[in-house]
Amino acid sequence: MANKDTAKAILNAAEELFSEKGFAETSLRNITTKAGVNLAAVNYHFGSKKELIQAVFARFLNSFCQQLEEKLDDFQRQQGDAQPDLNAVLMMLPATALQSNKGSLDDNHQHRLGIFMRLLGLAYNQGQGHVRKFLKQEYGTIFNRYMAFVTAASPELSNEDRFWRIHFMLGATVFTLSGADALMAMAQHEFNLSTDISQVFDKLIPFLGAGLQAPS
Amino acid sequence: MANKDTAKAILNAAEELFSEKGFAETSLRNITTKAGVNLAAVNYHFGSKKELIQAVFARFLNSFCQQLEEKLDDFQRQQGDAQPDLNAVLMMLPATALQSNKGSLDDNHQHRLGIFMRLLGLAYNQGQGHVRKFLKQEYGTIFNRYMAFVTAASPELSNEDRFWRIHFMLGATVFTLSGADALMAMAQHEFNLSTDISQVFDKLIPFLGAGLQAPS
DNA sequence: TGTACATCAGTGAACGCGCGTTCACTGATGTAC
DNA sequence: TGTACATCAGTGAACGCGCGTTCACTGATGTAC
Repeated sequence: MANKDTAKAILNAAEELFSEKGFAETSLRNITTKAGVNLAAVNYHFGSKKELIQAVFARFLNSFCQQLEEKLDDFQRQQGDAQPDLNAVLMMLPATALQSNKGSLDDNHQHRLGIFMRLLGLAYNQGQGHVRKFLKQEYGTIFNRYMAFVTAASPELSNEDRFWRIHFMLGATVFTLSGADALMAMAQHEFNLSTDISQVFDKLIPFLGAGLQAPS
Repeated sequence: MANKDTAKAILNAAEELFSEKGFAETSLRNITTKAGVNLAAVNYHFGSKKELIQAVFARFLNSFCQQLEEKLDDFQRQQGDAQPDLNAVLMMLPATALQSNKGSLDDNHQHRLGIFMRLLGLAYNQGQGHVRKFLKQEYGTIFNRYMAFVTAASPELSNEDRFWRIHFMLGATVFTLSGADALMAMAQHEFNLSTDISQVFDKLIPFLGAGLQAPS
C-alpha cells in the first residue's frame, strides 16, 4: 500500500464510522479494522484520535470552503455595490455542497454530504469542544464573509430577528440532512416516491425562504 | 438519605451531565460523584447505564405526555368534527413544554427544558439506538394521535410536503432549543437584550408557521 | 558499480487507565410468634 | 415484651475488558561517496 493510501483509508473509515456511531463510541480499533490497516497507523499519521477527528472535518471543509470562496468572489464581481438577492445568496450553500468535485460519482458525493452533516450535528451537540474551537479558528473568516452577504441581502430584518432565523434555518438544515438517509427511506416507504438529496433541498429551500422572510 | 432520594439525585446528576457531555462521554463515576452517592447505587436502582438513560427520558416525557394528552382531550371535546386550527395545534407543544409542573420554579423548569432538548438532539444523532427504540415504543401512540390533529389542520398540504416540513420544523426546534443557553448568551452579548426561553418560542413560532404554509 | 548510511511508512506487542458491572456484606427497619 | 428472621437501601472493593497510546523494531527506498 503506497504512501498516502493508508491515511486516506483511515479517513474514509473514520468518516463513515463516526457518523454512524458518534466520536466517543467509535474506537481506533473499529476504524483500523474497517480500513484494513494497522492500529498504530492512526497515531503514526495523525498523532492522536482528536487530530484524526479534525482531519476528517478538514478534508471536507477545505474543498467546500475553497469552492464557496470562488463563488463569493464571482458574485461580488458581478454584483458591485448593489443589494444582493437573498435567494441567490442562500442558494450558494446547497449549490456548493452539491457540486461534485474531482470527478467522483454523484451518488457517492451525496452520500458523503449526508455523512458530513451528521458529523456537523454531532460536533455541535456532543462534548467535542475541541471540534468547535477548531472549526471557528480554521473557518471563522469565510463564515463571517458569507454572513456579511446575508446581512446585505436582508436589510429589512432587524439584527436580532436575522440572528435567530439564521439559527432556525441552520437547525432545520443540519437536522434534516444529517438524518436524510433515514428520512428518504421513510418517505419512499410511505409515499412510494424515490428521492435524492437534491430533491430534499428543493423541499427545504421554499420552507427556509418563507421562514426567513416571515412577518415578525 | 431516605428511600427515593438516592435515585432522584442520580437522575438529576445524570440529566445534567449527559446533556453537557453526551452519553458515552459521561461515566457512572462522574454521575455518582456529582450526585454524592455510591457508584454501585446506579446499578442497584436502575440496573444498568442503558436503563438509567431511559429513566432520564421517561421522567421528563411521562409528565409531558400526560399533560399533552389532557390538552388533546380538551381540544377534541371543544372541537368536535370541525377542522382544527393549525396554529392552535402547533401551539399545544410549546404550551405544554413551558407549563410549569409541581410548583417548581420557572427558571429551573426552563433550564430543564433546554437540557431535555439537548438530550433529544443527542439521542437522535448519537449511536444510542436503544433510546430511539425506547421512545418509539413508549410514546409512539400519543405521537401518532398528535400527528392526526396536525394532518386534519393542514388539509391543503400534500402528505409528502407535510412529512418533510414537519421534520424541518422539528429540526429547527430541537437544534435551537438544545443550544438555547448558548444562543441566548450570544444574543444578549450582541444585542444587549436579555431573553428567556419563552421569548425564543415567540421568535420561533412565526418562522415555523410561515415555513409550514409556504407555497410549494 | 558497490557499500554504508539515512529516511520513512508501517508493524506487533505491550503499557497503564478508566470503564460498567458484580458480589459479599452492612445496618436499619419491619414482621411473626 | 423479647427473640428470630426477612426485607431492603446502600456500600466498598474487586473483576475483566476495551480503550488510546507508546516503542522498539522491520523492510523498502533513496542518497553519498
